Amino acid sequence: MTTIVWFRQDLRLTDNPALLAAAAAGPVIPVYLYTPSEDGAWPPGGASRWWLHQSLQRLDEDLRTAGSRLCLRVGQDSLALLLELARESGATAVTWNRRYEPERIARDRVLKQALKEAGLAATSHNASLLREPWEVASQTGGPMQVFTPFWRRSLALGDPAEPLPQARSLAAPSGWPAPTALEDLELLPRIEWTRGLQDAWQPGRRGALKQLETFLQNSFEGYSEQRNRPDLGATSRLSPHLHFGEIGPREVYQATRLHGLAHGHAQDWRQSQFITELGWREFAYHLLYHFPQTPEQPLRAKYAGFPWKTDAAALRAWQRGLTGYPIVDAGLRELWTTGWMHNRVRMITASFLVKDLLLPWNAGASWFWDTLVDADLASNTLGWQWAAGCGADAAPYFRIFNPILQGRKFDPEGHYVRHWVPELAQLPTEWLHEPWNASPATLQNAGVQLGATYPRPLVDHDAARQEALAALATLKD
DNA sequence: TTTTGAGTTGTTCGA
DNA sequence: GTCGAACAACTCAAA
Repeated sequence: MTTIVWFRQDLRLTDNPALLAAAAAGPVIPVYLYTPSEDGAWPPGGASRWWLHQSLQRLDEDLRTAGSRLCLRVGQDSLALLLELARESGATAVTWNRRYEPERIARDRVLKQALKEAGLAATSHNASLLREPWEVASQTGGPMQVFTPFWRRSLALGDPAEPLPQARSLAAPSGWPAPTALEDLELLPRIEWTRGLQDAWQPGRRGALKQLETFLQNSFEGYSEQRNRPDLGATSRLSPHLHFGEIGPREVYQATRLHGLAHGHAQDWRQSQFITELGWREFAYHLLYHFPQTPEQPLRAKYAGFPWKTDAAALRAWQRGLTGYPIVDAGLRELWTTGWMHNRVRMITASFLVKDLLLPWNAGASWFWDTLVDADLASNTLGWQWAAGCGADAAPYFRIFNPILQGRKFDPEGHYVRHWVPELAQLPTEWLHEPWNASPATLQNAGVQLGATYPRPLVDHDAARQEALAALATLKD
C-alpha cells in the first residue's frame, strides 16, 4: 500500500507516528501542502514563512538521506491537492499528524470524511503534544482553566509515551508526482530583511537537537532563576523548533528525564521548571481546543467591554521599539531583528501595550503573530490574554509591570538594553532604565539627546498605571 | 450542593 | 533600607 504522508507541523523523521505507520505499510510519498488560506484569520506571518522555507529544505534533505524526497504543493484546498496527488501516484492511503487550531480541526474533520468517501484510507496521529487536549479533564469531565491543577492532573496520568524511532527505510513509490520547487511556495520576502533571522537561528532538525543539547548541558541547572534574565541567554530557545515540529515534546521530555537521571535528579526532574514550561505549552493547547473563540475573543466575557484606546501612532511606536522605555524598546527590537523575544520581556512589553498604552491585546497578538518565528496560535493567545488579564489564570488586575523596576531587576547590568538600544549604550547603568531622569550632563556625556537620538517616554508610567486601574474598575459588572 | 482554599511571572505604601 | 500588608472580587477545582 502506498501512503501519502502529509507533513504539517511535524517536520521531522523521528518520533513521527504518521510517517512510521506509513513506512511500515509500504512505499511513502512525503508531501507538504502550503495552503495559507486554510488558516483562516491566522495565515503564517513573514518570520514564520522564512522559518518554514528553511525547515522544509532541511526536511527534504533528511528525506533524501533516507532514500525519499519531499513533494510540495501550493493551493487553496488541501483536499483537492491530496486527491490529485493520490491520482497521480496511485496512493491508496493518506496519513498525518494532528493540528489543533480550531480552523484546522474543522477542516481536517471534513477532509478525512471526504478522503474516505473517495476510497482512500485516512488516519491521523498525535505528534505534537504530550497529551491530547481532551485527555486531561476536571472531575466533572470539563476543561481545566487553572494551570496548576491542569498540570497536576496531566502528570498524574503518568509519563507520556516515549518517542518513536525513526522509520528504518522509506520505500519510494513506483512513480513520483510532478515536482514543485520550494521557491514556488514564495515563502521568502521579496525585500531582503532576514539577515537577523539567519544570524540568530538554525532552523531544522539538526539545529533543534543542537539547541536542546546545549540547553541541557549549560542552562538546565539554574533555569528556574536564570530563565528570567534576558541578558543571560539561559532559556532553551526551542519554541520555534517545537512549533514546526522539528523536535517533539515527547523527545524533549525524554531528553530531560535522561539528563535529570544522569545528574542526580532521580526524583525531581518532573517538577523542574523546564518540564513545567512544557506543561504551559500543553495548557495553551488545552485552552485553545476547548475555547476556540479565544484567539479573537477574551475568555472572560466582561472584558469584551473594556475601553481600549485607538492610537495608531502609539501602536507604531511600540511596534518599532520607540516607546522611550528602554527595556520595552529593547524587547521589541530584539523581536523585529531576530523573530524572537525573551519570555520575561514578552510579559513586560505586553503589559506596557495593554496597561500603559491601553491598546487592545489583539493588536499585540497580531504583531507578535507577524514577527515571531515561533508564532503559535495556542501559546500566543494564552500569553496575550494572560497579560491583558482576560484569559485563564489571568494576572490580577492590579498586577501592572513597572518597566523601570523590571529592567533593573532582570537586566541589572544593562547588557540586554545596551545591545538592542545602542543609542543608550554609554549611559551609566544607574540611569539606563530611566534615561529621562538622568541629569543633562549625564545625558550629554553619554551622547544622548532625548527626543532626538532616543525618544522621550510615550507616557508617564505612574499616570498610565492610575488610568489603567480606573479603566479596569469600569469592568465591574 | 455548599464550602473552602488557591490562583506563574507585581507594585506600592506605610510602618 | 527592609518588610509585610494591601490591592477586588472572582473563578475554578476539589473536598
